[in-house]
Amino acid sequence: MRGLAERLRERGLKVTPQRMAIYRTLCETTAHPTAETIWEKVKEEFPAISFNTVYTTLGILERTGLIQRLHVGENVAHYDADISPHVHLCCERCGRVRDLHKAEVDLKDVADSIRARTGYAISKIELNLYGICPECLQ
Amino acid sequence: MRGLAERLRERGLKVTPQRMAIYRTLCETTAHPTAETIWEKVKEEFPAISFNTVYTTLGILERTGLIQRLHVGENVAHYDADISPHVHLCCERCGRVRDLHKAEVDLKDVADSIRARTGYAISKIELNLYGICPECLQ
DNA sequence: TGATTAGATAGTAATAATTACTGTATGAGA
DNA sequence: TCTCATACAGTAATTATTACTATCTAATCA
Repeated sequence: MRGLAERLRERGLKVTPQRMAIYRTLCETTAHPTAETIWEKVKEEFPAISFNTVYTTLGILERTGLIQRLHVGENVAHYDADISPHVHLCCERCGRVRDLHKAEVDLKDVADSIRARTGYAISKIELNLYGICPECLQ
Repeated sequence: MRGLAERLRERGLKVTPQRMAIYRTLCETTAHPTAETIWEKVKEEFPAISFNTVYTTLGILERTGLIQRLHVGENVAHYDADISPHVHLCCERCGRVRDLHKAEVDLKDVADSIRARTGYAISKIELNLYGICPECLQ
């Protein structure tokens, strides 16, 4: 969990306490939170921080490639500090989003073969599955 | 392109001219339009139709499983009358969404194996790739 | 075929998510 | 320390989606 500030600086981003808190919060969770959830968490440390700052900062982090914005679920955006291509499993009942890193499908291979077949310059791949998780099934 | 009305009736939906026009419009394109685009098209036939009718009708068709709502792109919803699981290729420059049916990956197999490994009851699978299409690359 | 009724349409309003704008404050480099 | 580009907080504007209501119409049955 070290070197977060360096990563910001590498992309030409200023290192501010608020920005660090937002980035660190996302790095420390695997829950794929929304901007609102991150805001709640960061407010514990910075009670005066505005939702807008959290929202725009997440947008900046995404555009510089430090985090990933997920289109899972219905309308709200979810965020993920893990930028490696991996599978997302979304439970339609409890809403939780689970990662699947060691899936049979290697998404890198998938992207490569599709690139070769179609001529697209592929920059991002999203594999989202929706269903009911084992816990909710009981 | 026949039997559209029957499909509506099977799901307990009333067959109205507007609804038919919306569904038919989506069936006749492979462009994955937004609600707004579909509205523009249907207005040629029904100038008085409201955007709201188009929007809510698309929601009904999706909830009854006749069409598919895609989370590709940024914020707006896209729709697809092809409800088989298939890959979507989104060009980040021209915005077009292309289908990939004969991809190496059989999404049904992917869903089945993930189901077996995780215990999820998977109901929907989305594989979206983003990049630049060959046309835009030139 | 005509009356009945649940559901569809058109129109508008409300909610929610995202983006834009502005004055002040602050990190980074000279 | 000084300067400047950028971040922050607050608010406003835009856009997407959902909710509501009064009419209207497709489907069912007498």
